[in-house]
Amino acid sequence: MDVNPRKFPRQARARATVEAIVVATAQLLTDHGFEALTTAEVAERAGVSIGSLYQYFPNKQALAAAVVDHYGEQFADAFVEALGARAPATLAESVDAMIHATLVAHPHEPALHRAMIELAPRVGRVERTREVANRIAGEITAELTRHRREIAPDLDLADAAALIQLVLETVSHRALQHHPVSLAGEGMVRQCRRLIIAYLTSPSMG
Amino acid sequence: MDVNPRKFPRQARARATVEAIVVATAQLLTDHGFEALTTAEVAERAGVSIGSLYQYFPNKQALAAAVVDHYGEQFADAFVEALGARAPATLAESVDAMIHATLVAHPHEPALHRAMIELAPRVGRVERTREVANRIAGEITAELTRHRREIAPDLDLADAAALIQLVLETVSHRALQHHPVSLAGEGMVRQCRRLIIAYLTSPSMG
DNA sequence: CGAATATGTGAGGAATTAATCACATTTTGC
DNA sequence: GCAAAATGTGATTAATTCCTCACATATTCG
Repeated sequence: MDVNPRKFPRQARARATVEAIVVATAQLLTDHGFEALTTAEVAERAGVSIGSLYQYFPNKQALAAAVVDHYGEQFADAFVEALGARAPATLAESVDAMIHATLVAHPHEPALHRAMIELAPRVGRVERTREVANRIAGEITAELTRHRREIAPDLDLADAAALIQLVLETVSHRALQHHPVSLAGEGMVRQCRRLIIAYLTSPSMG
Repeated sequence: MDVNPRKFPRQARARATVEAIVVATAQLLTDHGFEALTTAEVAERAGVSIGSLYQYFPNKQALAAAVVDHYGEQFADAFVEALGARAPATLAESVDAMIHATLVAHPHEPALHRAMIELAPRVGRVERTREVANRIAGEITAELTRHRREIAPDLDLADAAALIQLVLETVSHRALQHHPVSLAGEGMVRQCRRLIIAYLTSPSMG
Protein backbone atom coordinates (compact mmCIF):
# COMPACT_ATOMS: atom_id res chain seq x y z
CA MET A 1 0.00 0.00 0.00
CA ASP A 2 1.32 3.34 -1.04
CA VAL A 3 1.37 5.89 1.74
CA ASN A 4 3.25 8.63 -0.06
CA PRO A 5 1.63 12.01 -0.61
CA ARG A 6 -0.12 12.34 -3.94
CA LYS A 7 1.29 15.73 -4.77
CA PHE A 8 2.95 18.65 -3.12
CA PRO A 9 0.91 21.73 -2.30
CA ARG A 10 2.39 24.60 -4.27
CA GLN A 11 0.29 27.53 -3.31
CA ALA A 12 0.07 28.83 0.25
CA ARG A 13 -3.64 28.01 0.29
CA ALA A 14 -2.87 24.37 -0.43
CA ARG A 15 -0.17 24.21 2.21
CA ALA A 16 -2.68 25.44 4.75
CA THR A 17 -5.09 22.73 3.65
CA VAL A 18 -2.52 19.99 4.07
CA GLU A 19 -1.43 21.39 7.42
CA ALA A 20 -5.02 21.47 8.65
CA ILE A 21 -5.52 17.88 7.54
CA VAL A 22 -2.41 16.65 9.36
CA VAL A 23 -3.38 18.49 12.54
CA ALA A 24 -6.93 17.20 12.40
CA THR A 25 -5.68 13.67 11.85
CA ALA A 26 -3.37 13.93 14.84
CA GLN A 27 -6.21 15.13 17.06
CA LEU A 28 -8.61 12.40 16.02
CA LEU A 29 -5.86 9.82 16.25
CA THR A 30 -5.11 10.69 19.85
CA ASP A 31 -8.77 10.93 20.78
CA HIS A 32 -10.16 7.80 19.19
CA GLY A 33 -7.33 5.78 17.70
CA PHE A 34 -6.62 4.66 14.18
CA GLU A 35 -9.42 2.23 13.62
CA ALA A 36 -12.03 4.81 14.57
CA LEU A 37 -10.49 7.30 12.18
CA THR A 38 -12.60 8.13 9.15
CA THR A 39 -11.47 10.23 6.26
CA ALA A 40 -14.77 12.08 6.30
CA GLU A 41 -14.30 13.11 9.92
CA VAL A 42 -10.76 14.24 9.28
CA ALA A 43 -11.95 16.43 6.43
CA GLU A 44 -14.75 17.85 8.54
CA ARG A 45 -12.49 18.62 11.51
CA ALA A 46 -9.96 20.19 9.16
CA GLY A 47 -12.66 22.35 7.62
CA VAL A 48 -11.95 20.89 4.20
CA SER A 49 -13.83 18.74 1.73
CA ILE A 50 -13.13 15.06 1.28
CA GLY A 51 -12.14 15.72 -2.28
CA SER A 52 -9.32 18.01 -1.13
CA LEU A 53 -8.14 15.40 1.31
CA TYR A 54 -7.87 12.73 -1.35
CA GLN A 55 -6.07 15.14 -3.62
CA TYR A 56 -3.05 14.99 -1.31
CA PHE A 57 -3.39 11.69 0.51
CA PRO A 58 -4.18 8.47 -1.36
CA ASN A 59 -5.72 6.73 1.65
CA LYS A 60 -6.22 6.55 5.37
CA GLN A 61 -2.81 5.07 6.08
CA ALA A 62 -1.15 7.96 4.29
CA LEU A 63 -2.80 10.32 6.74
CA ALA A 64 -1.33 8.47 9.69
CA ALA A 65 2.06 8.23 8.00
CA ALA A 66 2.09 11.98 7.50
CA VAL A 67 1.34 12.49 11.18
CA VAL A 68 4.16 10.16 12.16
CA ASP A 69 6.61 11.99 9.92
CA HIS A 70 5.49 15.43 11.02
CA TYR A 71 5.48 14.90 14.77
CA GLY A 72 8.48 12.59 14.79
CA GLU A 73 10.64 15.33 13.40
CA GLN A 74 9.07 17.87 15.71
CA PHE A 75 9.76 15.61 18.70
CA ALA A 76 13.42 15.09 17.87
CA ASP A 77 13.89 18.81 17.25
CA ALA A 78 12.36 19.66 20.59
CA PHE A 79 14.62 17.18 22.35
CA VAL A 80 17.77 18.47 20.72
CA GLU A 81 16.86 22.05 21.44
CA ALA A 82 15.97 21.39 25.08
CA LEU A 83 19.20 19.49 25.59
CA GLY A 84 21.30 22.11 23.86
CA ALA A 85 19.83 24.90 25.97
CA ARG A 86 21.71 23.66 29.00
CA ALA A 87 25.44 23.37 29.54
CA PRO A 88 25.80 20.55 32.04
CA ALA A 89 29.10 20.62 33.91
CA THR A 90 28.83 17.22 35.56
CA LEU A 91 27.52 13.86 34.49
CA ALA A 92 24.65 14.11 36.95
CA GLU A 93 23.62 17.44 35.51
CA SER A 94 23.88 15.98 32.07
CA VAL A 95 21.52 13.15 32.97
CA ASP A 96 19.12 15.65 34.46
CA ALA A 97 19.24 17.57 31.21
CA MET A 98 18.40 14.43 29.25
CA ILE A 99 15.44 13.64 31.45
CA HIS A 100 14.26 17.21 31.26
CA ALA A 101 14.62 17.28 27.50
CA THR A 102 12.64 14.07 27.16
CA LEU A 103 9.77 15.40 29.21
CA VAL A 104 9.79 18.74 27.43
CA ALA A 105 9.99 17.15 24.00
CA HIS A 106 6.87 15.16 24.57
CA PRO A 107 3.80 16.75 23.15
CA HIS A 108 1.37 17.97 25.75
CA GLU A 109 -0.76 15.02 24.82
CA PRO A 110 1.43 12.00 25.42
CA ALA A 111 -1.37 10.03 23.81
CA LEU A 112 -0.23 11.36 20.46
CA HIS A 113 3.29 10.12 21.03
CA ARG A 114 2.01 6.71 22.01
CA ALA A 115 -0.33 6.61 19.05
CA MET A 116 2.54 7.34 16.73
CA ILE A 117 4.64 4.54 18.12
CA GLU A 118 1.77 2.13 17.80
CA LEU A 119 0.94 3.33 14.34
CA ALA A 120 4.37 3.48 12.72
CA PRO A 121 4.69 -0.27 12.11
CA ARG A 122 1.18 -0.51 10.66
CA VAL A 123 1.83 2.27 8.25
CA GLY A 124 5.30 1.52 6.96
CA ARG A 125 7.05 4.05 9.11
CA VAL A 126 9.18 1.96 11.48
CA GLU A 127 12.22 3.20 9.64
CA ARG A 128 11.28 6.78 10.37
CA THR A 129 10.60 6.07 14.04
CA ARG A 130 13.96 4.36 14.32
CA GLU A 131 15.63 7.36 12.75
CA VAL A 132 14.14 9.58 15.42
CA ALA A 133 15.29 7.23 18.17
CA ASN A 134 18.75 7.02 16.63
CA ARG A 135 19.05 10.75 16.32
CA ILE A 136 18.22 11.14 20.00
CA ALA A 137 20.55 8.32 20.94
CA GLY A 138 23.25 10.12 18.98
CA GLU A 139 22.69 13.27 20.99
CA ILE A 140 22.92 11.26 24.18
CA THR A 141 26.13 9.63 22.98
CA ALA A 142 27.65 13.05 22.37
CA GLU A 143 26.57 14.16 25.80
CA LEU A 144 28.10 11.06 27.39
CA THR A 145 31.33 11.52 25.46
CA ARG A 146 31.69 14.93 27.03
CA HIS A 147 31.76 13.24 30.44
CA ARG A 148 33.79 10.21 29.47
CA ARG A 149 35.99 10.40 32.52
CA GLU A 150 33.05 10.08 34.89
CA ILE A 151 31.75 6.96 33.17
CA ALA A 152 32.87 3.38 33.67
CA PRO A 153 35.66 2.89 31.12
CA ASP A 154 34.45 -0.47 29.83
CA LEU A 155 31.05 0.88 28.81
CA ASP A 156 30.40 1.31 25.12
CA LEU A 157 28.89 4.75 24.92
CA ALA A 158 26.72 4.03 21.89
CA ASP A 159 25.25 0.94 23.54
CA ALA A 160 24.69 2.85 26.74
CA ALA A 161 23.02 5.69 24.89
CA ALA A 162 20.66 3.29 23.11
CA LEU A 163 19.63 1.77 26.41
CA ILE A 164 19.23 5.16 28.07
CA GLN A 165 17.13 6.45 25.21
CA LEU A 166 14.87 3.43 25.53
CA VAL A 167 14.50 3.83 29.28
CA LEU A 168 13.87 7.57 29.04
CA GLU A 169 11.17 7.07 26.48
CA THR A 170 9.44 4.33 28.40
CA VAL A 171 9.60 5.93 31.79
CA SER A 172 8.39 9.25 30.49
CA HIS A 173 5.43 7.56 28.84
CA ARG A 174 4.55 5.81 32.05
CA ALA A 175 5.08 8.95 34.10
CA LEU A 176 3.00 11.15 31.83
CA GLN A 177 0.25 8.58 31.86
CA HIS A 178 -0.35 9.27 35.52
CA HIS A 179 0.46 12.93 35.98
CA PRO A 180 0.01 16.20 34.15
CA VAL A 181 3.08 17.38 32.30
CA SER A 182 4.25 19.98 34.80
CA LEU A 183 4.95 17.80 37.79
CA ALA A 184 5.36 14.66 35.76
CA GLY A 185 6.08 11.67 37.93
CA GLU A 186 8.18 13.26 40.66
CA GLY A 187 9.16 9.94 42.16
CA MET A 188 9.44 8.11 38.90
CA VAL A 189 11.79 10.73 37.51
CA ARG A 190 14.01 10.65 40.58
CA GLN A 191 14.23 6.86 40.37
CA CYS A 192 15.04 7.12 36.70
CA ARG A 193 17.84 9.57 37.39
CA ARG A 194 19.36 7.25 39.92
CA LEU A 195 18.99 4.27 37.60
CA ILE A 196 20.90 5.92 34.79
CA ILE A 197 23.66 7.44 36.90
CA ALA A 198 24.24 4.19 38.75
CA TYR A 199 24.47 2.37 35.46
CA LEU A 200 26.95 4.81 33.97
CA THR A 201 29.21 5.03 36.99
CA SER A 202 29.13 1.45 38.18
CA PRO A 203 32.52 -0.28 38.06
CA SER A 204 32.89 -3.03 35.46
CA MET A 205 31.68 -6.45 36.46
CA GLY A 206 32.90 -9.89 35.53
CA MET B 1 -19.70 -0.63 25.07
CA ASP B 2 -20.15 -3.97 26.74
CA VAL B 3 -17.23 -6.32 26.24
CA ASN B 4 -18.34 -9.03 28.62
CA PRO B 5 -19.00 -12.54 27.34
CA ARG B 6 -22.63 -13.16 26.47
CA LYS B 7 -22.86 -16.50 28.21
CA PHE B 8 -20.63 -19.20 29.56
CA PRO B 9 -20.09 -22.35 27.53
CA ARG B 10 -21.48 -25.26 29.57
CA GLN B 11 -20.78 -28.23 27.41
CA ALA B 12 -17.28 -29.32 26.41
CA ARG B 13 -18.15 -28.73 22.79
CA ALA B 14 -18.99 -25.11 23.53
CA ARG B 15 -15.80 -24.60 25.51
CA ALA B 16 -13.84 -25.87 22.53
CA THR B 17 -15.68 -23.39 20.34
CA VAL B 18 -14.87 -20.46 22.60
CA GLU B 19 -11.26 -21.56 22.91
CA ALA B 20 -10.93 -21.81 19.14
CA ILE B 21 -12.39 -18.35 18.75
CA VAL B 22 -9.98 -16.81 21.25
CA VAL B 23 -7.00 -18.51 19.64
CA ALA B 24 -8.07 -17.46 16.17
CA THR B 25 -8.58 -13.89 17.34
CA ALA B 26 -5.10 -13.82 18.87
CA GLN B 27 -3.54 -15.07 15.64
CA LEU B 28 -5.33 -12.58 13.43
CA LEU B 29 -4.64 -9.81 15.90
CA THR B 30 -0.89 -10.40 15.79
CA ASP B 31 -0.87 -10.84 12.04
CA HIS B 32 -2.97 -7.92 10.92
CA GLY B 33 -3.90 -5.80 13.92
CA PHE B 34 -7.22 -4.83 15.40
CA GLU B 35 -8.58 -2.63 12.71
CA ALA B 36 -8.14 -5.32 10.09
CA LEU B 37 -9.89 -7.86 12.30
CA THR B 38 -13.25 -9.03 10.99
CA THR B 39 -15.63 -11.22 12.88
CA ALA B 40 -16.22 -13.30 9.77
CA GLU B 41 -12.53 -14.05 9.41
CA VAL B 42 -12.23 -14.98 13.07
CA ALA B 43 -15.10 -17.42 12.71
CA GLU B 44 -13.62 -18.91 9.57
CA ARG B 45 -10.16 -19.33 11.08
CA ALA B 46 -11.72 -20.86 14.18
CA GLY B 47 -13.70 -23.28 12.04
CA VAL B 48 -16.95 -22.00 13.49
CA SER B 49 -19.95 -20.14 12.13
CA ILE B 50 -20.48 -16.45 12.73
CA GLY B 51 -23.63 -17.25 14.60
CA SER B 52 -21.67 -19.26 17.15
CA LEU B 53 -19.22 -16.43 17.59
CA TYR B 54 -21.94 -13.92 18.34
CA GLN B 55 -23.52 -16.35 20.76
CA TYR B 56 -20.57 -15.85 23.12
CA PHE B 57 -19.13 -12.47 22.17
CA PRO B 58 -21.38 -9.45 21.72
CA ASN B 59 -18.95 -7.62 19.42
CA LYS B 60 -15.49 -7.25 18.03
CA GLN B 61 -14.10 -5.50 21.10
CA ALA B 62 -15.22 -8.38 23.28
CA LEU B 63 -13.06 -10.69 21.21
CA ALA B 64 -10.00 -8.57 21.83
CA ALA B 65 -10.84 -8.21 25.51
CA ALA B 66 -11.03 -11.97 25.84
CA VAL B 67 -7.61 -12.30 24.24
CA VAL B 68 -6.15 -9.72 26.62
CA ASP B 69 -7.59 -11.54 29.63
CA HIS B 70 -6.52 -14.96 28.44
CA TYR B 71 -2.95 -14.21 27.48
CA GLY B 72 -2.39 -11.72 30.28
CA GLU B 73 -3.00 -14.40 32.85
CA GLN B 74 -0.93 -16.87 30.87
CA PHE B 75 1.95 -14.39 30.71
CA ALA B 76 1.97 -13.70 34.44
CA ASP B 77 1.76 -17.42 35.22
CA ALA B 78 4.69 -18.18 32.95
CA PHE B 79 6.75 -15.46 34.60
CA VAL B 80 6.03 -16.65 38.11
CA GLU B 81 6.75 -20.24 37.22
CA ALA B 82 10.01 -19.43 35.44
CA LEU B 83 11.15 -17.31 38.35
CA GLY B 84 10.19 -19.90 40.93
CA ALA B 85 12.05 -22.64 39.10
CA ARG B 86 15.37 -21.12 40.11
CA ALA B 87 16.76 -20.59 43.59
CA PRO B 88 19.07 -17.60 43.20
CA ALA B 89 21.68 -17.36 45.94
CA THR B 90 22.98 -13.90 45.12
CA LEU B 91 21.39 -10.68 43.95
CA ALA B 92 23.10 -10.98 40.59
CA GLU B 93 21.67 -14.45 40.09
CA SER B 94 18.30 -13.14 41.12
CA VAL B 95 18.41 -10.43 38.49
CA ASP B 96 19.44 -13.00 35.91
CA ALA B 97 16.45 -15.07 36.92
CA MET B 98 14.13 -12.10 36.45
CA ILE B 99 15.50 -11.37 33.00
CA HIS B 100 15.28 -15.00 32.06
CA ALA B 101 11.74 -15.27 33.35
CA THR B 102 10.70 -12.20 31.38
CA LEU B 103 12.09 -13.60 28.15
CA VAL B 104 10.58 -17.03 28.75
CA ALA B 105 7.20 -15.63 29.72
CA HIS B 106 6.87 -13.81 26.45
CA PRO B 107 4.87 -15.66 23.90
CA HIS B 108 6.91 -16.87 20.98
CA GLU B 109 5.28 -14.14 19.01
CA PRO B 110 6.15 -10.93 20.84
CA ALA B 111 3.77 -9.25 18.41
CA LEU B 112 0.91 -10.72 20.41
CA HIS B 113 2.22 -9.22 23.60
CA ARG B 114 2.61 -5.86 21.98
CA ALA B 115 -0.83 -6.06 20.42
CA MET B 116 -2.31 -6.76 23.82
CA ILE B 117 -0.66 -3.75 25.38
CA GLU B 118 -1.85 -1.55 22.55
CA LEU B 119 -5.32 -3.01 22.67
CA ALA B 120 -6.04 -3.03 26.37
CA PRO B 121 -6.83 0.67 26.66
CA ARG B 122 -9.09 0.62 23.62
CA VAL B 123 -11.06 -2.26 24.96
CA GLY B 124 -11.54 -1.37 28.59
CA ARG B 125 -8.84 -3.64 29.89
CA VAL B 126 -6.19 -1.29 31.26
CA GLU B 127 -7.14 -2.45 34.72
CA ARG B 128 -6.38 -6.03 33.80
CA THR B 129 -3.05 -5.15 32.23
CA ARG B 130 -2.08 -3.19 35.31
CA GLU B 131 -2.97 -6.15 37.47
CA VAL B 132 -0.59 -8.32 35.48
CA ALA B 133 2.18 -5.74 35.81
CA ASN B 134 1.51 -5.40 39.52
CA ARG B 135 1.55 -9.12 40.08
CA ILE B 136 4.93 -9.34 38.39
CA ALA B 137 6.22 -6.32 40.29
CA GLY B 138 5.10 -8.08 43.46
CA GLU B 139 7.12 -11.13 42.57
CA ILE B 140 10.12 -8.93 41.93
CA THR B 141 9.62 -7.19 45.26
CA ALA B 142 9.64 -10.54 47.03
CA GLU B 143 12.79 -11.51 45.19
CA LEU B 144 14.47 -8.25 46.14
CA THR B 145 13.42 -8.61 49.75
CA ARG B 146 15.28 -11.89 49.87
CA HIS B 147 18.47 -10.03 49.01
CA ARG B 148 17.81 -6.94 51.08
CA ARG B 149 21.32 -6.83 52.47
CA GLU B 150 22.88 -6.57 49.03
CA ILE B 151 20.69 -3.63 48.05
CA ALA B 152 21.20 0.03 48.84
CA PRO B 153 19.37 0.55 52.13
CA ASP B 154 17.61 3.76 51.13
CA LEU B 155 15.88 2.16 48.15
CA ASP B 156 12.18 1.49 48.47
CA LEU B 157 11.85 -2.04 47.20
CA ALA B 158 8.35 -1.62 45.81
CA ASP B 159 9.38 1.47 43.85
CA ALA B 160 12.47 -0.29 42.62
CA ALA B 161 10.45 -3.33 41.59
CA ALA B 162 8.01 -1.19 39.63
CA LEU B 163 10.84 0.46 37.74
CA ILE B 164 12.58 -2.86 37.12
CA GLN B 165 9.40 -4.43 35.84
CA LEU B 166 8.96 -1.56 33.44
CA VAL B 167 12.52 -1.78 32.18
CA LEU B 168 12.38 -5.55 31.81
CA GLU B 169 9.21 -5.38 29.79
CA THR B 170 10.47 -2.63 27.52
CA VAL B 171 13.91 -4.04 26.92
CA SER B 172 12.58 -7.50 26.21
CA HIS B 173 10.17 -6.08 23.67
CA ARG B 174 12.93 -4.23 21.95
CA ALA B 175 15.26 -7.22 22.12
CA LEU B 176 12.69 -9.66 20.78
CA GLN B 177 11.91 -7.29 17.97
CA HIS B 178 15.33 -7.83 16.52
CA HIS B 179 16.22 -11.40 17.38
CA PRO B 180 14.54 -14.78 17.57
CA VAL B 181 13.58 -15.86 21.04
CA SER B 182 16.46 -18.25 21.67
CA LEU B 183 19.39 -15.88 21.48
CA ALA B 184 17.34 -12.84 22.30
CA GLY B 185 19.39 -9.69 22.29
CA GLU B 186 22.66 -10.97 23.71
CA GLY B 187 24.13 -7.53 24.15
CA MET B 188 20.89 -5.86 25.13
CA VAL B 189 20.31 -8.42 27.86
CA ARG B 190 23.80 -8.00 29.26
CA GLN B 191 23.39 -4.25 29.33
CA CYS B 192 20.05 -4.63 31.02
CA ARG B 193 21.56 -6.87 33.68
CA ARG B 194 24.24 -4.34 34.41
CA LEU B 195 21.70 -1.51 34.50
CA ILE B 196 19.55 -3.18 37.11
CA ILE B 197 22.36 -4.41 39.32
CA ALA B 198 24.08 -1.04 39.29
CA TYR B 199 20.82 0.62 40.24
CA LEU B 200 20.16 -1.72 43.12
CA THR B 201 23.64 -1.65 44.57
CA SER B 202 24.55 1.97 44.03
CA PRO B 203 25.12 3.90 47.24
CA SER B 204 22.55 6.54 48.07
CA MET B 205 23.02 9.92 46.49
CA GLY B 206 22.34 13.41 47.70
C1' DC C 1 -7.33 40.46 -19.48
C1' DG C 2 -7.53 35.55 -20.15
C1' DA C 3 -5.66 31.09 -20.72
C1' DA C 4 -3.54 27.67 -18.17
C1' DT C 5 -2.85 25.69 -14.01
C1' DA C 6 -3.79 24.72 -9.26
C1' DT C 7 -7.04 23.93 -5.86
C1' DG C 8 -11.60 23.02 -3.74
C1' DT C 9 -16.26 20.65 -3.55
C1' DG C 10 -19.47 16.95 -2.05
C1' DA C 11 -22.99 13.74 -3.83
C1' DG C 12 -22.84 9.12 -4.72
C1' DG C 13 -20.98 4.39 -6.17
C1' DA C 14 -18.90 0.19 -4.77
C1' DA C 15 -17.39 -2.52 -1.39
C1' DT C 16 -16.99 -4.07 3.22
C1' DT C 17 -18.58 -5.48 7.57
C1' DA C 18 -20.99 -5.94 12.12
C1' DA C 19 -24.67 -8.26 13.81
C1' DT C 20 -29.35 -10.83 13.64
C1' DC C 21 -32.55 -14.49 13.48
C1' DA C 22 -35.16 -18.37 12.12
C1' DC C 23 -34.02 -22.86 11.88
C1' DA C 24 -30.98 -27.33 12.22
C1' DT C 25 -28.33 -30.32 15.07
C1' DT C 26 -26.38 -32.12 19.31
C1' DT C 27 -26.33 -33.02 24.20
C1' DT C 28 -28.42 -33.53 28.65
C1' DG C 29 -31.37 -35.29 32.21
C1' DC C 30 -35.05 -37.98 33.36
C1' DG D 1 -36.32 -43.04 24.41
C1' DC D 2 -37.70 -38.41 24.51
C1' DA D 3 -38.55 -33.75 25.76
C1' DA D 4 -36.02 -29.76 26.90
C1' DA D 5 -32.05 -27.25 26.81
C1' DA D 6 -27.79 -26.11 24.70
C1' DT D 7 -25.29 -25.34 20.77
C1' DG D 8 -24.35 -24.56 15.83
C1' DT D 9 -25.50 -22.53 11.14
C1' DG D 10 -25.10 -18.97 7.42
C1' DA D 11 -27.90 -16.16 4.28
C1' DT D 12 -29.35 -11.64 4.92
C1' DT D 13 -29.70 -6.77 6.27
C1' DA D 14 -28.68 -2.33 7.64
C1' DA D 15 -25.16 0.64 8.26
C1' DT D 16 -20.73 2.36 7.50
C1' DT D 17 -16.80 3.81 4.98
C1' DC D 18 -13.40 4.48 1.46
C1' DC D 19 -12.66 6.83 -2.52
C1' DT D 20 -13.85 8.80 -7.33
C1' DC D 21 -15.30 12.05 -10.50
C1' DA D 22 -17.43 15.78 -12.85
C1' DC D 23 -17.59 20.29 -12.00
C1' DA D 24 -16.76 25.00 -9.51
C1' DT D 25 -13.61 28.37 -7.85
C1' DA D 26 -9.18 30.52 -7.20
C1' DT D 27 -4.43 31.73 -8.48
C1' DT D 28 -0.64 32.47 -11.54
C1' DC D 29 1.66 34.55 -15.30
C1' DG D 30 2.46 36.15 -19.96
